[in-house]
Amino acid sequence: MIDLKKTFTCGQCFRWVEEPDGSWTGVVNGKIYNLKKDGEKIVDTISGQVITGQDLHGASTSDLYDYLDIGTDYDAINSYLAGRDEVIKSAIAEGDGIHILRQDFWETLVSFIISQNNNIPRIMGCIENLAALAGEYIGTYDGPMMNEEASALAETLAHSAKRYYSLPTPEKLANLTVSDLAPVRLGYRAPYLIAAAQQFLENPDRELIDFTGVGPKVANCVELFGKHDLDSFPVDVWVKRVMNRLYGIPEEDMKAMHRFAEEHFSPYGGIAQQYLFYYVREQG
DNA sequence: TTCCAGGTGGCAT
DNA sequence: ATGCCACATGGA
Repeated sequence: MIDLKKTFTCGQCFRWVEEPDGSWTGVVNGKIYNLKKDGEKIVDTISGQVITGQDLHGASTSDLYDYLDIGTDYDAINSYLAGRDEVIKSAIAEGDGIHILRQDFWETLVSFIISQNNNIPRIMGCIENLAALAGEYIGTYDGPMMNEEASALAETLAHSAKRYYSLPTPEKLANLTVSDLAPVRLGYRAPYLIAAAQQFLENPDRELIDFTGVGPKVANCVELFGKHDLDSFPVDVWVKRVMNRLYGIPEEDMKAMHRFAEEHFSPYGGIAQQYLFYYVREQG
């Protein structure tokens, strides 16, 4: 069963926000969703649509069935990985319920260019700023229904509906300047993003590593999160740390990290990586 | 104040 | 092919 909190906070996506009632609000494919666990089901409280709850292997039944990757048998993958060694087995015990989302390629590329040498709260801020500045307006959402006491309080606080935007298209971004983007607070990444948008328009299928602002790590993230290549193994500072601590691999030896992942976790290196990332960030 | 964050581009070897 | 280093920004 997918765990929304783990899935949305494990560093693969940056636009889902937890509401006071524990539900999650986000934007996917130009629509606003508020997802909540209801017994054994995941429900979108805005449309009332049941997202999951039917047979895991059944036909696609909802808007977010593919996005949430409900059709992949994570229990089987977890059993396979847990059998590889005791370390990944305990990481899986912590991270059970994480799914690798099927995110839009372009939005994933933008998000992970922004992510470089940056921290997750600020990445989220930059992406929201970018959407508000240059994205398309989708609509407003007041937040989930509250009980009477809470909603009375909210009214006295003059609580207003939040506006939601999609991320800008490559066409839009390619025609902006660095000074246009100044309010987004991207720092030195702003020109990277504009160049990448222009390159995407020229040839969307170019090698990821050839986009400006994309090196090996960002390329691996985009392959994993934006192309659902489950064997891609991104190594950032956190994964370096955890691979060193748990498997004794020297932190500077990237080749050894990738070799280890290939030998131990293939063909699910990317999923193993998410468990390790979640594990080290939870435990510290 | 310095250090750090889901690193990469540019330049010198 | 590899090794340095500068690069904006904001929170700890």
